[in-house]
Amino acid sequence: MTIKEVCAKYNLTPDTLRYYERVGVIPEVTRTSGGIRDYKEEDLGWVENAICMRDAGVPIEMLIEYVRLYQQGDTTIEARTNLLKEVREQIIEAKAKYDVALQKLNYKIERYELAEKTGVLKWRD
Amino acid sequence: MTIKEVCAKYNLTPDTLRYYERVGVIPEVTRTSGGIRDYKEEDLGWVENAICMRDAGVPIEMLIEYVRLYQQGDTTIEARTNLLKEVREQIIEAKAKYDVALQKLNYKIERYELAEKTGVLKWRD
DNA sequence: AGTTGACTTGGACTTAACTCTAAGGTATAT
DNA sequence: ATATACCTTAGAGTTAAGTCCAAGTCAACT
Repeated sequence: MTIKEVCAKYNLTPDTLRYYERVGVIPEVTRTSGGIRDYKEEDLGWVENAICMRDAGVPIEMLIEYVRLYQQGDTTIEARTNLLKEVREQIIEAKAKYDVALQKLNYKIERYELAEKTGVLKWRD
Repeated sequence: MTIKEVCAKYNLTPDTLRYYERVGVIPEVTRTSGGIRDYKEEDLGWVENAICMRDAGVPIEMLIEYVRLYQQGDTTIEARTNLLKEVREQIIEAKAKYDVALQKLNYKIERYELAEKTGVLKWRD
């Protein structure tokens, strides 16, 4: 699979994909004899994973660290588990904050819609 | 309330608070005769709101737009409602992505913990 | 064999959201 | 009245995460 096809599949740009590889968010991608990237199933797995984690706000640095540990082999399994747990905690905390914001928004929207109907406003912000 | 006290209360820096005011994430703060910021209840409300929304990943630009509309008065109530709904949609979508990431993480962590116990690995990444 | 379009790299540039610095004003304690 | 701590502004600098550019290479078609 060429870089362009991968980009079409996951809706990102070639620059982003090369960037991810360059900085180590994903391991080095399979190449043709001519040096052109040819994404295999495994490469796609890494790409998918990177996208999924980035979409959840996981910083690149953590993804790089995970790949680094992964490439060091079986001795890093505990370290990888810990890293994954740390990432999980971060996401859970972020989600909790999203919920607080949603509460506030729902309350405010309700108020505004009431005001739109009745033409009466009686609160600030 | 001085800027320092507000910072202590909400755990942010004076620079951030001044920045928020300067770019319009919050309206202009009450001042003493000497020109020093003296945060009143209402100012604090705006600060809290900004923090809450930023924590939910809402871009500064949307907060600025909301303040701008707010300051234009009652004629912008519909526009404000729409903006708030748009913000809500964004947060809901982001949250959904966080859930996907959490699924993946839980699965992986489970696998890793099993491997740590049994000493056997039989999957990639 | 040449053109066309996609690919390569290294490095510079951009954007969002702060964060820091310099030069100076304010307020409280001695 | 002077030292100290904290405040002010304008503007420059930083960081994370891409994004763009130039100069050149590769692959497929005519």
